[in-house]
Amino acid sequence: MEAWVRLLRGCTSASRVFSAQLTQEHGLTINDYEALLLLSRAEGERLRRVDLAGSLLLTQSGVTRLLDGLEQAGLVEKGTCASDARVTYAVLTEAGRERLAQASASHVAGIRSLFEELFTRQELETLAGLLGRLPGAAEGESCGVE
Amino acid sequence: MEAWVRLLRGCTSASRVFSAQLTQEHGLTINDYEALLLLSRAEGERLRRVDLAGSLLLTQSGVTRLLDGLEQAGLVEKGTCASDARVTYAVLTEAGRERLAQASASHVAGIRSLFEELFTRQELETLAGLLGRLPGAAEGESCGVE
DNA sequence: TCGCTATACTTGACACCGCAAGCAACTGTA
DNA sequence: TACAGTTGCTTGCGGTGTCAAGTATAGCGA
Repeated sequence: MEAWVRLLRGCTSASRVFSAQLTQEHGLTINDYEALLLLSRAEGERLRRVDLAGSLLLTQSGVTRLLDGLEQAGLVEKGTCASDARVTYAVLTEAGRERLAQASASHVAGIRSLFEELFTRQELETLAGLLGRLPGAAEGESCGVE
Repeated sequence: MEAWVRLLRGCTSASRVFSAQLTQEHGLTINDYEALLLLSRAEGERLRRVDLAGSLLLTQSGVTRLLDGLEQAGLVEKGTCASDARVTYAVLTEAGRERLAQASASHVAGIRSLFEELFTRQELETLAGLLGRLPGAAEGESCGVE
C-alpha cells in the first residue's frame, strides 16, 4: 500500500509544480491548458462540452466554468451544432492556438526534463504500461502531450 | 510524455474514487483521513501544524482549516508546547482514534483490492520503486497505510 | 537591552470544483 | 401526435484549498 501513497504524493506534488509554472508563466491552469490541448487535437478544433468533461475528469458544471474563463480570455468561443440544438461546441480561436503554442513549449520541456532526469527510457515505458491500466487512464488517448 | 498524462489521470481518478468512498462511508476527506493517520503514528499522537502541512502537501492555512473541521468533529484537539509558545499541537482524541480505525478498514481494503486486481506483486514492487523517485514521494515514509 | 529576522500560526479574499436542481432539446414508444 | 425518459448544459450553494497579509513568539547579534 506504500506504493499507492507514494504514487499519489509524487503525482500531486509533481503536477502542482507544473501547474504553478503554467499559471505563473502563461496564466493558465492545468485544466485550461489541457482543454486547449484537447481542442487543438480535435477535428475542426472543437469539442462538445460533455466530451471535454469526460476527458478532463471534470463534471459538466466544472467545464462550464472552465470555458467561461477561457471564453472571457478570448482563447475559446462558442459554436452551435446544426443537428442538435442542445450542444454548444467549444471552439479554439486563433488567440487560443497561439497561447497554447507558447505554453506548450515550456510545459513540455519542464515535464520532459523531470522525467528524463528521474527515469530511463526503458523505465518510462514500463511506467506507461503499468499506469495505463489504472481506471480513467486509458480513455482519451488523444490526451497525449507529445 | 504520454506516460505523465496517464500517470496523472489514473492517479487522480483512482484517488477520487477512494476519497468519495471515504467521504460517503465515514464522512472524512482524504486529507482528514491522512491527517488522522499521521497523528496516530506520531509520538504522543500529536504533531505540530507545520509538520502536518509538510506531510500532507498542504499550506499552513490549509492545515488550519483542515484541523478546524476535525476539532469541531471532536476527532482532534489542541495541545500547547511547553518550550515554544508559538506552536499548537494537533492531538488525536479517543474519538479520532476510533473513527480512524473504522475508516481504515474499508479504505485499505478498497485500495488493496484495486491494486491486486490490476497488478501482480512483482509489478507493484516495480511501481513502488520507480514512483518513489518522484519529488515529494520519499519524505515522510511514515505515510504508509500498511 | 534593543532591534532584526525567522518561525508558527491565523484570517480574509478569492479560485476551483462537485453536487443537486433546473431548463431546454432530443428520442423512443404507443 | 403525445408524452415519458434521456441528454446537454447552466446555476446556486457549499467545501476545500491557495495566497497575501497580519499577529505573536523565538532567537540572535550589537
